[in-house]
Amino acid sequence: MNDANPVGSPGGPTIAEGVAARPALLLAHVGSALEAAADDWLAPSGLSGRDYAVLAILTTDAPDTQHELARLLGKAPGIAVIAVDRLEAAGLVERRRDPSDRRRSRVEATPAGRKALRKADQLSADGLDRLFPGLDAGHRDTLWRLLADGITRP
Amino acid sequence: MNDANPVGSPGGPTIAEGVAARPALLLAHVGSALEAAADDWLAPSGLSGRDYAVLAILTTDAPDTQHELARLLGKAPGIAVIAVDRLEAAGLVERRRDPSDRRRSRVEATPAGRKALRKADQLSADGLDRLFPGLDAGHRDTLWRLLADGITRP
DNA sequence: CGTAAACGTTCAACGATTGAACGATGTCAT
DNA sequence: ATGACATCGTTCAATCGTTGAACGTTTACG
Repeated sequence: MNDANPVGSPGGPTIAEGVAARPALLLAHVGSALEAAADDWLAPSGLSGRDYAVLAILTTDAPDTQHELARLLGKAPGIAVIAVDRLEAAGLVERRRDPSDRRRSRVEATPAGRKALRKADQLSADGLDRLFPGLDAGHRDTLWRLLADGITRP
Repeated sequence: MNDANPVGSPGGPTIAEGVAARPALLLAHVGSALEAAADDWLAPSGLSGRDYAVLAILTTDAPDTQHELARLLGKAPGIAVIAVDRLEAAGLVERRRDPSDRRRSRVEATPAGRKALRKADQLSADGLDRLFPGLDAGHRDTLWRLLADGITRP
């Protein structure tokens, strides 16, 4: 199936040289390889990659509306509905209508949701360590810092 | 709820703190943001992001079969068929059946294909500079190098 | 008041991707 | 030789995620 497996590559190089040598293609390749592996990594937490992103945004950015949640997610508002439905059914999240503006429903993580998020943080960190076997911890931290600093506008 | 993101595009995409602080989510977010922007960047070259990746792999890795091309692409073999069909119709690529094994058809970039690839390299580099305004050229190079070294197996 | 906007939600339509087929070709043990 | 099996390119139906346009409700405002 997929060759993004951390151990013993049987065939040949799992990444094309022509891709690795081109930053844009490399970044896109790594990004989608990660998305493909994410659900496997997070399986022990019971969360999907989407669930993980939503819980992370809810607890850290505390968006006022689902539209805002969707915008931070980079997706259409309908996506937020589906995602929150799932998380709510799993008891990881609560919808609370805003009394001062009853159009809005604020979404908040439950204690179970925050616990699942912490587990997912650990699982994704482990997965990332496996995905980047060519770097030690220090270099990996540098990589994340450069990435974060790079996209946030100066 | 705070706007940690000054004006770059009013109403434009903002990155969530909860995403930026988590390497796995950050990497996935940047990767898909890049894929979303890629077609716009490459428009002047007439190439899609998929076209770009295929041409890059063909000229650099020279895969023997379309199955190998698909594997390097990280996709199913049927994807390679569609991609090569498009590029062949545009005159950027040629299918040549292997005389020693007539099941295989080797795919090679034409001069026009190589020219389009060079243009796409320039366009994507420009786009990347715009996507990472928070880093100078030296730090960006470090970022690409860490990324490439990290995924390639030790 | 009456119009317009914002919110959550639903839904049909679309594009991308996959796995299973198929015919053609090649390989290998018998 | 012959038969069984693998590999190649290709097609196709089915699936999945995503979107844009609607809708009812609620709020803002002239």
